[in-house]
Amino acid sequence: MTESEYKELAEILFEGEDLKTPEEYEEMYPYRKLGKKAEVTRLAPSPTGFIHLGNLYSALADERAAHAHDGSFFLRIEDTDAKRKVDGALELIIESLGYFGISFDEGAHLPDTDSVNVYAPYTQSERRGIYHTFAKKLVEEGRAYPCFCTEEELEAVRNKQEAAKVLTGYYGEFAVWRDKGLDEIKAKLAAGEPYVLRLRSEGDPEKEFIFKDEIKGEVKLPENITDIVILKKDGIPTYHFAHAVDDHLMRTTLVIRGGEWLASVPVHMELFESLGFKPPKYAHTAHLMKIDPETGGKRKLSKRSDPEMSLSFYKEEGYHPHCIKVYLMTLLNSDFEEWHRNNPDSDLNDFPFSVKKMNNSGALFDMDKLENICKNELSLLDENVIADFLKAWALEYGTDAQKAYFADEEKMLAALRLYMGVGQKRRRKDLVNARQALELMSYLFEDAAAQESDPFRVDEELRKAILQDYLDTFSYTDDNGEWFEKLKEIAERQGFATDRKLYKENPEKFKGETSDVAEVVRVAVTGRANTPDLWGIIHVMGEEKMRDRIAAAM
RNA sequence: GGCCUGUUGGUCAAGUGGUUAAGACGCCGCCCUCUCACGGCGGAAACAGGGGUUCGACUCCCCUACAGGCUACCA
Repeated sequence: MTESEYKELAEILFEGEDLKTPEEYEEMYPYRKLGKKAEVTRLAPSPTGFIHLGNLYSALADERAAHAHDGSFFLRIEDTDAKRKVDGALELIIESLGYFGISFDEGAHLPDTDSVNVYAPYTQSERRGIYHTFAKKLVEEGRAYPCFCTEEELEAVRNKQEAAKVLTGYYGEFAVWRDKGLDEIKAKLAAGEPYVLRLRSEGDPEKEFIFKDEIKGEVKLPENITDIVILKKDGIPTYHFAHAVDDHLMRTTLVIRGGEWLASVPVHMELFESLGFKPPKYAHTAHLMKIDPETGGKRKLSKRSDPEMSLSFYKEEGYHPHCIKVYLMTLLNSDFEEWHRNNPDSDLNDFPFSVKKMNNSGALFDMDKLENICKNELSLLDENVIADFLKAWALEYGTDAQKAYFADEEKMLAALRLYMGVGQKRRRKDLVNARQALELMSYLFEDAAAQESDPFRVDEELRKAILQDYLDTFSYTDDNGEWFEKLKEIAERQGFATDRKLYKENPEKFKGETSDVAEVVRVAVTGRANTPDLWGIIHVMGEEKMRDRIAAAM
């Protein structure tokens, strides 16, 4: 085809569409005025109605990369695949990420008319005209052409290629519509046959190029040679084409995306080149992995079988979003942990985040580590912050007893102080999440009967004797020291050693030591062998409840 | 099958030709101690395997194994 024929074809293909010119769009969407180190990043999810930990991980990387140097972070909805679209997905994305403190500077969460949304629209299905403008340009320049192959025909070619053990795809001699004449195309068009628009690749199968990934470093890749589809038969762009057009026009500087896209970098490079765009920097991240409990192997975290993959899991279990963020940051940049330890009072966002420091192989999601982080972070948070958090959780997800108890601010704070060790030299680190925290304290608001009890390690007779002695001598007004002295007296009366060294020297002379007596009382009062300071617990639950529970244990 | 990517203790990970191969979680032991938690001290535990290159390889090259990805008119 000649140059004028390309132009004619472009006119026919996009006849009747009121399209702007590429230049007009370039003018409409000027570059942001940003500092030298500032990056523009984006989160570009498909509205599938499901958002998971991997999305959060990725979103946090994007958000940090943008805000580390006053860049911009926007939300674009990639809804070019109608089959995946689910109602309410956008709201879910915004709400879920918002819960973890991720918010966008621009994007699909705001109306197009909002003054910050200068690159609107941010939803791909509303950008059809833009894609067509640039597709038309490619046709005019001979860099794109219509292909009338049916899916069956393509399937047959693929089978043939597989049988012949050659590279599959629409390229070279297999690209049958690549060099058809204008007349033949016109005939098909006149017959109303559906077609896709394909890129006319100029790649050389022999050539490789060095691509510099921000995370992986230099990667050697072959040039793209396949005539990929850029516009599907319904006129909607494929991911590849939309990516090139959108990230250029939205002036994205850094594309952070999953490693599964690395293999399509050659396609993207050719697309940017053919459109005359400067490609953005790319950072391909590894996926979050987990140990498969069945095989023991490392595998990708899957939304189907791993509840901890779902963001709602963390909300329902009552993990504080701050803890999740700290954990994700330690996965993102391994020196974050040390920084955080050395700068406990600094805002998390002051950490010098960099995509270059991201790990290039898949991190294993480690529940143990997460829990450890939760315990540490919660021990650092202000008690009122935690109290508000626990209360909100209890009121939404708690049992009736929990709701009733935590509705009382005084009681809740008292319980919390106990478990956090507020006011002591060091804070305790018992609390992991709200569900576990309330379970830990359950004896404060449940009846003895409603709770499973740890076993007593002394026989029934001795147990009753100890508890009776305890009840007889107990005085609510005793302070912690007096209370413990009485416990030692009971120990002595009941044949226990009150001196640990003495006991260790002659264990056979005693029934045990003071701690064993304390354990009997502890299990009777709380149902647990391990709790924080018993005296403190008694003074939170009150004498009446204490006596009730002991009576139940006798 | 082809093409990419990755592989340091159980886990997360520093490390970029010369290190006693950090640190964190977990685990074990001891101390503290009314139990637990906290805290302190100590311990076991690693460069996937094989060839090169080099005076010298965890670091560079090749092969193998394993894991993951891509190979759609899905993203």
